[in-house]
Amino acid sequence: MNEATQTISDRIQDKLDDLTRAERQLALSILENYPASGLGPLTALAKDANVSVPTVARMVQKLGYKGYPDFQSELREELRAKAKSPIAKHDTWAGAAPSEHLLNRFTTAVIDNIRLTMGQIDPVKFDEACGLIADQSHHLFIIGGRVTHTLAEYFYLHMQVIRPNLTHVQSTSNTWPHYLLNAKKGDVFVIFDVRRYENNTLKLAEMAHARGARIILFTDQWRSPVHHLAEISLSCRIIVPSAWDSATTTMLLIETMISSVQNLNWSETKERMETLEDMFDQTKLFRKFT
Amino acid sequence: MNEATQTISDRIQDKLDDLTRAERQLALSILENYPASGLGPLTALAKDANVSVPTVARMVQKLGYKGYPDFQSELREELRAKAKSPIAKHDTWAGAAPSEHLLNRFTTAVIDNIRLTMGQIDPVKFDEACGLIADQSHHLFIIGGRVTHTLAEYFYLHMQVIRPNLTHVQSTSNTWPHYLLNAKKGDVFVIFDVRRYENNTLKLAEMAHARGARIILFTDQWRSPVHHLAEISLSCRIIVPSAWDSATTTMLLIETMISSVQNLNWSETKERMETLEDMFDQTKLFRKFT
DNA sequence: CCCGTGTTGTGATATTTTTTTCAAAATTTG
DNA sequence: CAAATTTTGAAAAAAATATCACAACACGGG
Repeated sequence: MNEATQTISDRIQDKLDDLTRAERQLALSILENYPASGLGPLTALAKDANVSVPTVARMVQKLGYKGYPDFQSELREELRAKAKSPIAKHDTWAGAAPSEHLLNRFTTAVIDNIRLTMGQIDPVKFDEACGLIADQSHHLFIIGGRVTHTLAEYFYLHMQVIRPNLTHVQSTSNTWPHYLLNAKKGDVFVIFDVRRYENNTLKLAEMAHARGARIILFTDQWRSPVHHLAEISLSCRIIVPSAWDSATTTMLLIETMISSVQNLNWSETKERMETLEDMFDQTKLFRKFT
Repeated sequence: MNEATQTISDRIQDKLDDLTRAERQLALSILENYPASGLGPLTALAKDANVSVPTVARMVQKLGYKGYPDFQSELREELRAKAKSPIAKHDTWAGAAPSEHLLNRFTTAVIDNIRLTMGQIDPVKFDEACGLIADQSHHLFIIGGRVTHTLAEYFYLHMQVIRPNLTHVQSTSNTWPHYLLNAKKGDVFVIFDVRRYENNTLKLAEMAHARGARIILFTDQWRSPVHHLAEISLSCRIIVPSAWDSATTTMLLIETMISSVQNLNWSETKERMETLEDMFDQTKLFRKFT
């Protein structure tokens, strides 16, 4: 059994369970920008991880090193070895896997999707969309499709905390008329529609549009037909090495939007979030995060 | 022109002519295995290069650093920057927006999350997990939490197409006993649990574990307590400039897993997908993608 | 609710590391 | 070739860094 094959990073992760809270916090901080932070002075590392100086000393001993200097010297040794090996310039995301591994191929594709999607987003339109969604004087409807309803729900889940006056329109088209009956001119519809585009969704969009609603559309690079009716269209690239399309980029955009809308409504959101936390505490559904 | 583009290595080479014999000897020794040797103690470096201790101190000052510690700190900074792959160094993803725009800040954070998450994924464990999930001889249970149930559902949605014999366990704990009654030894549970960790989920995991089920866990960098029971844990970094955590990285991992499992079961999946397409065509729920 | 166990941080102490001083060695120059 | 100049290294002084001992604290079990 050769221990040289195991990097210090691996070693830290293996021992993660044997570490205490503060030590784990430190360990994660080291991994955060590995190996640079571990090569600095102990004091700096401690401050960086928000733990006390002796915690660092104790952890490295738990990891099996004689002391912090010993730990550092091993780190340097590892760096030396890595610099010498010819595969040093290997530029993969999952470093432990070869570049042909699906983990790397998929990640590369997604990063590409993100780059291209962001490259063609109009920030003004984006901010405009956030403004519309943040505006509580109009009702907010959120609609997804067969696959995208999960994204719609994720969006809805967060919007619920940020603002009142919103509805998640479920896919079953029977219930639509009820929803639409309540839709007033100026109300905002957030619609998710990626290929293969759904007739249902288009129908609903048409009806909403006819009633004078404003539509914000999340779609793919080929754009759902709904985009003709939409005031703002956000198209995401969704190509990955798979039989299905990727929702990751769309997810990124959704989360950015959630964060942005939350900022616009911050004073109120804060209260709502605190109330929510209290309620969760009371029901003991969650443990406190330590 | 920014001097930050110049590495310390470059800087040493530029100044090589202004250095004295002993200093040059030292400089070349540093470049010999760069940057590891420069990150050790001054004394070791001096001995390594066969020069005296003060020579080192003098040289780094000639190079323009305040002292040896300053020199080291710059070296570490360089290492830090290098650790981020070239593509991750982008700071304006949405080219049309300034770098302080949320679109850019958020995307940068997510890319960082992806990089750090992938950096610590064990591809062997990942493949193992895919294998377990692809194995149709055991029942597959999928469980999410308050927020993560949307991810669980996304996963379930795709797994439905790939394989039979699976269940999406809804959050309401009333129904659990029924599900668990059917769980046999060797059945596979895919559990999503990110902070703030839910007691419900832990309870279910314990019951499942007690019945001899195998658990695959999607969690965050701090790892849900479920991970003690899990055969395979996949932890994603979820930090973004927002009041909430990001699910984007987890989404990426889920999609990669879907793709991988699908490849393992390809011959069968193909049939199932075609059947599904036919059914959708018949119900005219979707328009054909053109 | 208290106790005991285990964890964490503060401050003092010891060690190592860096800087400075100064004289010897090497190099240059007239 | 010798004097001036520069370079170099040994050793001491100064500064920083790491380790240690102990008290405060938090947590889980009785």
